[in-house]
Amino acid sequence: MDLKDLPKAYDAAAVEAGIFKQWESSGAFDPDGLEKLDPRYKEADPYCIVLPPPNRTGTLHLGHAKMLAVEDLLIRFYRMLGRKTYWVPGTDHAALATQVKVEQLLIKEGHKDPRKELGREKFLEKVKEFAQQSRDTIVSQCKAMGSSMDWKREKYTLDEERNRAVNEVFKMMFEDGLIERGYRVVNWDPVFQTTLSDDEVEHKETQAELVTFKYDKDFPIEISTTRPETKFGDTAVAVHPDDERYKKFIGQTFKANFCGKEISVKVVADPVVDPAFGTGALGVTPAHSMIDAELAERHQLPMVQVIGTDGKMMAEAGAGFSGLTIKEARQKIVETLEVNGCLIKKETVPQSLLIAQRGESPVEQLPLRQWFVRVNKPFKLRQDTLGRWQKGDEATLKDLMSFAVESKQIRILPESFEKIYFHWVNNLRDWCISRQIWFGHQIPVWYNGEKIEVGNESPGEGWERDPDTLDTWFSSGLWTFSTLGWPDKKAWGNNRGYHPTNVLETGYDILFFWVARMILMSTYVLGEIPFRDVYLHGLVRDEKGRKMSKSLGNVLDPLELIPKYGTDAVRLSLVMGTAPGMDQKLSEEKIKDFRNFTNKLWNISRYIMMTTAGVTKEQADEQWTKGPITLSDKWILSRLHEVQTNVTQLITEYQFSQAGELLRDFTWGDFADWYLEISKIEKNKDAILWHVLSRLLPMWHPFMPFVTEHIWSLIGDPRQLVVSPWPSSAHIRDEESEKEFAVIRNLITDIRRLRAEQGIEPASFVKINLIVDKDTARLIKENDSVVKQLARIETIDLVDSIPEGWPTAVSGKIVIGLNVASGLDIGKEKAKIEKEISGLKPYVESTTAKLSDKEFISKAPEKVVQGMQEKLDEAKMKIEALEKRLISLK
RNA sequence: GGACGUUUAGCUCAGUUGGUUAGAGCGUUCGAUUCACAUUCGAAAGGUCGCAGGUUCGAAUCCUGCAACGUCCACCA
Repeated sequence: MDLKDLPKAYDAAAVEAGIFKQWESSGAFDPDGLEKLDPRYKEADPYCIVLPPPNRTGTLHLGHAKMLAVEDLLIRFYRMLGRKTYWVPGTDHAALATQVKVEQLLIKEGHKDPRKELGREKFLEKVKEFAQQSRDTIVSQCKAMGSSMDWKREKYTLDEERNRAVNEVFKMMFEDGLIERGYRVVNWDPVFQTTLSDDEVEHKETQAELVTFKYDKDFPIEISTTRPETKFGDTAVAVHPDDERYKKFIGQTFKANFCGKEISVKVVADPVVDPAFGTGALGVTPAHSMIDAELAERHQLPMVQVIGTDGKMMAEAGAGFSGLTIKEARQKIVETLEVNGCLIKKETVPQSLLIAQRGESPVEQLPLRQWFVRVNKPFKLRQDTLGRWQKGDEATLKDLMSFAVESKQIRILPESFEKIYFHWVNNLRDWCISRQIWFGHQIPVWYNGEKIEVGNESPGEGWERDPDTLDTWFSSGLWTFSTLGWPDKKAWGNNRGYHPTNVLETGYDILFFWVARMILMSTYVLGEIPFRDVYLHGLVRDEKGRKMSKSLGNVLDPLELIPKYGTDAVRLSLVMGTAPGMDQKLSEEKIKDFRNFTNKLWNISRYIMMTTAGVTKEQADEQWTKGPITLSDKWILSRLHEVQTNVTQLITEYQFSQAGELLRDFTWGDFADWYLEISKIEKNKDAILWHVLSRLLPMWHPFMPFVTEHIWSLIGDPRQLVVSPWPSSAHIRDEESEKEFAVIRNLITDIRRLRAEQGIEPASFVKINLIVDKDTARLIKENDSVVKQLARIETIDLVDSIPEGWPTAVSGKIVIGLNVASGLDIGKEKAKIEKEISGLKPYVESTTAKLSDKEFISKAPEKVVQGMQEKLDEAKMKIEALEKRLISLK
């Protein structure tokens, strides 16, 4: 292509698809394919990230886009650094969420009760069909984002191999007594007809009617409740042990007739009861409240269920109420109490109602026979674990989860989330893993009368499989190692080096659901952590800070933004201007700004290609060895060195936004606005222009892969940028040149400002007088043409004091400078000038280089010196300690 | 009720262990324009870093208290 034909603006839409195809077919995304592209990957250390598998419930949103942008940045960075990178792609069947979604769709299509009408098999087919479509969309979206993962290695939480892992782990846990069947109070969703784990229910603020009453006229204690309909199931009244009002009743059992039903109520004392709330006495309903169930366990109270799974009153509620809905029963009870004279008062109180996470329907708590993972039960470890326990030692799952993070084997970033994690782990209750839905891993348990067998295959005639499926997080918990082949010995053996994975990058909103469960599963099954770092990114919100949701209509769709602004711009807008773990507001405006930047980079490159046409990169590198000539050369190379060092460090520390800002400031501020402009004045800069550009492009690649790869191909490097080495610095920092260049740069800026202030014609060249010291004078002379061209100056007179008769000698346009570093008395000189030249304000030179630390100390009072000395000593000790640790690690 | 987070320019946000004159982008104002890029260039204005105390030679940064907003957890019988 003729370089003159390069389009003026970068056209992302025209090149992205082709570039992606080329990457993919070259094998750059395949950890084994890398070796063919470059032998340096043969003996390379692995670097592995498993993709948090997107739910097959629809399409990807900007939160996913952010996840992909950050993970791809890491993967591309480490790939260029020479690590054998493996980004494991896959999707999640998201059991309940997907089934609910499909059910809603089917209802829209006219089905009244899709599950009943279609039956298990046909219904599941519908779900699978939907999940497949969703998967296809997700894959194409990931590709559009430029994500460098190898879809030939795609995994699915519900495929054959993952099913093997699930069954294997279930069996292990069953044998270790960690998975048990139990009749316990669980969260029940009457609409979706399934149990829910504690993490799948939410609280919603509502108003409720608090009713104060007595069970019957003769009952000695008044109680309050917002759930009168559950009171048929009361088996106790709990009071605080020190409550004088009720002390005399403690231990007694009363018979009562509650709205026609005989109940037996024991008065128990328990410190959880708040004597100040209501009447200070609490009606205990063990079957319909987890708190009451725990209370009942302590006091060995019987459990009476009165609400069924259909959300209606059961026979236990008595003849007049059986079959009524909760609402109907509640009203009727209050009426009955009133008629019987047992109602004391009614008041409205705020209440948080338990609702399902994926719906608006209230969740009931009722006792059911379900499968649970016991998190507090000690078991014998199957292998040495986390370097703390040996095979055969006893521990609980909770112990493992705590220790993995406590011991810093897993680092959670930002650190503040560690506290939240510990709090969650400490308060964790047994995990109900069985769901009464069809879409998911069916529980590998077979029943034959009282006999139970665990396995995927039927043990024989007369055995029936548990119809329930597993909580989706059970299979996602295995994700880090089930995707690497476990439990298949050969596949797992081949991938062993990738586990523990290096980083788990995800939104903080699934810290508990997923991250914690992966830690549980990995430490239990393998005795090792699933990942070293957990990097939590914030949520993407709209420009007003609201969550993006379809009902609000504020959803920005990545697939609409990409054709409009280019993938690189979308990615930058998700990575820049954000801090780890902090929510981010995103507007289209911001994406547009980054589109402008991709275009800037394009035009910088285009300019270099056009003006230095004919120079190959090799020639440039050869020329380069002759070394820099001018101050601006020394300066840009020193700056490049700084940027290279800092960007590399910042990315390894997950400070992507800062790394990007540094790069942008250098690219736009230093390189384009100054060095490129100077190159038009001082010639013979081709070599250095190429040199800087050929290092800028690789550094930008992880942030904006498409435009950089495109330019890279145009500048004639036969190797793809995606597998090119991360640039290492060939220079050292040259502080002296940086300081000197700053003097020139500030001088030019100051002159520009003064010109504007004095209303000087922008195009005109002027004569100026400068009062400067010797060093500055030398610098100005050495960079004469640069200063003159960029500041539009015809002649500069350098003087060390104000000449006699001046400025009348020079008519018209005058600029005056005072240099602090010259040692002149600023105040005196300023006054002098103001007196002599009326109407012109002298400016105080700002070109004086900032004091170095040494100079600062020498000028500072003694105490400051002391303080800084102490700090220096501290730093030295830290360095020593680090060195010691390094040696011991070696 | 418990915990955590946020509060910095008109807006969106950076600010790593306390350190020289607190930064960026957008927006605003003024100016430029065939010469890589109007998706551009130059310049300016704009901040008592939420409030009140404290520690320190020195605080946006550390400590205490308060306020507003937000998030999570628990619970309201």
